[in-house]
Amino acid sequence: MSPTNPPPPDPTSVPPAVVHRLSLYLRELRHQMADGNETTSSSQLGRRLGFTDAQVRKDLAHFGQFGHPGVGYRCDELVEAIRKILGTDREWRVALVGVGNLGRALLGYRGFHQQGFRLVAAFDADSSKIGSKIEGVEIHALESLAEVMSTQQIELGVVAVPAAEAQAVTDQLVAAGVGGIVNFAPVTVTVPEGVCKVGVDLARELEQVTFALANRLRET
Amino acid sequence: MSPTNPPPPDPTSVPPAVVHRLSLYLRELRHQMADGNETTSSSQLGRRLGFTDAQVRKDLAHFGQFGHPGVGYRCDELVEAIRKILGTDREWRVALVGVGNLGRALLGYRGFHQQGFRLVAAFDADSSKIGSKIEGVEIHALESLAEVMSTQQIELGVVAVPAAEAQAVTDQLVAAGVGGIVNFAPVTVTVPEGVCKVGVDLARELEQVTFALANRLRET
DNA sequence: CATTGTGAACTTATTCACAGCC
DNA sequence: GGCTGTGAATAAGTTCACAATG
Repeated sequence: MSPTNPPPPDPTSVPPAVVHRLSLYLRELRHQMADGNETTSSSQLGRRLGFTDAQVRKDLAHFGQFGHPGVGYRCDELVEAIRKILGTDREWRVALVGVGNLGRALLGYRGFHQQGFRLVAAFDADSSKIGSKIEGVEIHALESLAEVMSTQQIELGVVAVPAAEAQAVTDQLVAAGVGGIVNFAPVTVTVPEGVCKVGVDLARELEQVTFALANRLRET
Repeated sequence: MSPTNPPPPDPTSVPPAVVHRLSLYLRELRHQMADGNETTSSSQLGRRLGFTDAQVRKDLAHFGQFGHPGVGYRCDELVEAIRKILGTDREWRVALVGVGNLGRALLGYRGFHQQGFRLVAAFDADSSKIGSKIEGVEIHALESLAEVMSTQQIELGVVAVPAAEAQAVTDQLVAAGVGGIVNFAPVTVTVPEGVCKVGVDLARELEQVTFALANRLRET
């Protein structure tokens, strides 16, 4: 309620789905701010994103009290609160492994930078690429991964190599002390306890759509 | 049980999470086949993917009976069954809108083709790109979207344009009769009932990781 | 008086546990 | 003996509904 919000009532054991929605709220709040709105409400957010108002409020309730009864939420306040919750109230230094088609696209993706993610190093097995720069980011040899990760103080890794190499690359990143990994290879990699992992498989996303179509459903 | 499985006991109202896991099972089954396995089991699949064996069986039970008690699942049989369920037992003709960094990466992504998705046309607003081919796919003007979609019999659309244009492009795709859309723009677009939509936001995926890290959790 | 925050009711999803089968 | 399929039990997540509030 006050400018600096009360501490989270429940630090851990937040359902993953809540975290997903949280970053959706964040994105939507920014759009609403860009549209000139100073405040919003749980029902407005919910309507826009396809949730109920109660769900929006319950999700936020996991982390504290951010609203003003009778008024709603101040967009800038809630943006800051969610950024803090998601850990994006600071910069994160990120390494990319695999400078193929997808890797190059990720190097050029401005959305990362806007959310505070800094791609500060890239790695590839192809020696012809090593030493060159793409989008201002230097491509290093895979062999120097541990060293560069350490000197560059990199905390997150993005894996964009073929499926066959994904586990080995993941192991290297973990050994180099990375805290979390986003894996774009179409394979399930395993990481030790304590390392966070998210997988993105582009073909799988399309399959969600074809399932709905093949079974004549509507989805959101 | 028989080579041609019994019809699904429950056609509709399958939880979205089940469909997500289904395509994970499919991917894992293919890896196991590539490793030379003829059969697998719910516990093996579950262990590999981080689910319980009961969950694997329950998920499949939504659609019929595919296993052999005492034996497990024949990989090739189950792959075919899941492909049929997901609707990927045939080719799907797909259009890409937005040939920027990400769009070009998607055009070059071989995983789509492997799963039966054919990117047969691309569209962009930049007139300097129009008429050229990337990865063998011709780039058309946005204005000819409806016409090309129709003559090329395209059923799915992939949106890879900036956030500001995503809704307009989505509306055009819907108007052109597309059945489903995968949206890579960092904005929530709305589609009418009956059109299926999936959103992928690369920065959001990283936020799932930073949340876990900022709160010192381990995730899978 | 519109809107939040929240306990209680409800709904959905997951796990357990075991009968039946190979 | 090992494994599936499934009803029953448990857990998790969502919605309801309303007192509290600026």
